[in-house]
Amino acid sequence: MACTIYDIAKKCNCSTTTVSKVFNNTGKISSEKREEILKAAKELGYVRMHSAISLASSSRSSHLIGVVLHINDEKSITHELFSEIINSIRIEVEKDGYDICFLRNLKDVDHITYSQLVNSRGIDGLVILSMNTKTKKFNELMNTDIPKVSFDLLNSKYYVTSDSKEGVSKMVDYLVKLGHRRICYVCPDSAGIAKIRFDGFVEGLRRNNIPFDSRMVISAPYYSSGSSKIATDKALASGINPTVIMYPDDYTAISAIPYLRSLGYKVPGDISITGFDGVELSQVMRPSIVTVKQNTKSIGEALAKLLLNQLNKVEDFEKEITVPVEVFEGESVKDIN
Amino acid sequence: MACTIYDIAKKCNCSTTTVSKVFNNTGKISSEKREEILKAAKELGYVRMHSAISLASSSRSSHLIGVVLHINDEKSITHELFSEIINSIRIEVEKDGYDICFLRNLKDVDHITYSQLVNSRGIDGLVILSMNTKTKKFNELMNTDIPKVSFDLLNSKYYVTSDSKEGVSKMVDYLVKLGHRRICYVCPDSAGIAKIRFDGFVEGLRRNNIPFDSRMVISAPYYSSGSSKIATDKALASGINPTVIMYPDDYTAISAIPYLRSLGYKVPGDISITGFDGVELSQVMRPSIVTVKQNTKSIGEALAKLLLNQLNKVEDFEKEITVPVEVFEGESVKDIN
DNA sequence: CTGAAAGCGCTAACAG
DNA sequence: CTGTTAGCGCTTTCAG
Repeated sequence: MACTIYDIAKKCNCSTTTVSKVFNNTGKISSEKREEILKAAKELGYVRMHSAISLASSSRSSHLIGVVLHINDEKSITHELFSEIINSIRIEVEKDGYDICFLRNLKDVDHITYSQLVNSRGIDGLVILSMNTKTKKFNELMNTDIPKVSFDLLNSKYYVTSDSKEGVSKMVDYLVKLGHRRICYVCPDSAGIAKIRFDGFVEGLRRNNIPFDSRMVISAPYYSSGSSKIATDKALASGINPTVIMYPDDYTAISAIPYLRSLGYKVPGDISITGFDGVELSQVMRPSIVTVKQNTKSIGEALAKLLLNQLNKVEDFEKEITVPVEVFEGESVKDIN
Repeated sequence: MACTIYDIAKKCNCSTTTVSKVFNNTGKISSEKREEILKAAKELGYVRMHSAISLASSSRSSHLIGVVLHINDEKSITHELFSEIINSIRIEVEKDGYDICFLRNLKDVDHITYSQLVNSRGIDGLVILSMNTKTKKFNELMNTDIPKVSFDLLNSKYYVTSDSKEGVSKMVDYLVKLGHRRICYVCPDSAGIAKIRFDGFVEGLRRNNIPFDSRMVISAPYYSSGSSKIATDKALASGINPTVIMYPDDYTAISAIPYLRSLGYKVPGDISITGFDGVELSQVMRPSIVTVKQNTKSIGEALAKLLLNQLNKVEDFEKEITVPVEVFEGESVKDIN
């Protein structure tokens, strides 16, 4: 049977309190006793039982971190952007003894809240990668004092984001350099990170002296089944006869290719396209996709840092981290000069 | 503050025992009392606390499932084959109220075993997707009575695997149909699933009347940094002057392309290649890779089923499930007839 | 059909 | 510096 602090206490002729203090680095313990206990623990193969710890102590932790990734169920963790970020987080937090679990989506369960879910698992902190921000449940969660950090939620207290505005405007620079001026920009939302990126688009137009025309902007969602078709149809019907369509993410751009082909367009021969994220797929396929590459490793490290700092009660650390991006110059944009 | 069974008991004028029994479906409770308790629970927003449950009861569960994915740290969950399988598992087990967490790799920690780790988290069951089978720790884990199911570990009690033998021999059929006879087969291991696949290779040669030549078989690892180079170098130096190299997985095949190009070979102009797994990447890129496609959705569902059956103490269910595969006929093999 | 009491492994005052 | 005691939320005999 598994060894408990009681076994250690008995072996070392001391109380469980003393043993507990050693493992928690609390109180004052003589260094001899400490060594003795540590040695005994090793010999007996002692492993702390997280469930007991989190039961006994509200403050002390279970060393479990919850990941919130509520994009569509089929894509979920198979989305390269997120799997890379999660892996980076995992590598970082494991160094501090934390493990990762996924927080289920409560969208079809109405009698329980996210904070209850977190509580029931004894989760110490949350990394919110993607979540529907328009629900009561989301607001309820954000208002709890569970340590948390988000990706791209610009009005949460601790967040990590990519320098998307700069990325998009640089992308516009690139497109203009290749002769494009009739640009369709697919915008999935009027707020949050989508708004920031949109600002980057406008900024890009401005600094290249291209007058803004509202028909340039297409409203269509991020990647989901059928999102490419929606965006593409709207772009083609926009009335500006675009030479390039800027999709909101790589997957949407990638699946736009067969759709455009089915309509008789060559890509990038007849129409150019761009993506966003820089997933491996977009760079290896043909044509490779011109995209804004997010640095998933850095993002994961930053997310882990912001969360761990809260959990370790570090004081005075930065609360928002913006990670640089770069434009990947692929083959999906034609030089029409 | 969170509601506990004590609050419910008070509200319903009964003991915590009764409440507990209702939630566990144990003992005999009058249906009126049961309804009353369930109603109160809903009103109070009661959520069971998994950590307390698993502390109080060794048999009763924390509804946490551990996933073991110990391939190299950078690839890990970003490997499409595994991210798809894990997502499929997640979708299935969440239906039964289970959540998923990752079991860290203990390769650099020698004072604790996997079963201790499982115990410390109160994990109910394990899905072993990838693990180093040559360690003491692995054997120790397999000998515990923790409910578990593996992917591709053919000598574990409960496992799910793809019909790889059939897949490889069908692939040989396909290659031969396109005129190939000097085939290099990259074999990463002499046991386990790699051996099964190898048997498929031999079977494929046999039924196409191609004499087996030991120089056809190259020993090189599954995907990792530099694995493509190792396999490719050996294949080119094999002495059989291959027209096609069969790599053990898609990622190795994909990264072989730039390497072969750097050596002056066109793919598939000068040399053809094949992969294994059928990750999305391999099918979307150019040239798309001829590969054996594993059905990740079915695999995940089968894994979940075998584990859940154990956890729910279902009796008399199948212990091994073999999932059909298909050959994806991509562009990476040239018709040399 | 229901409840009292003990205990899972651990922590946290509070004494000493 | 160390130990006593109570208790976290829940389950489980064992009585009734």
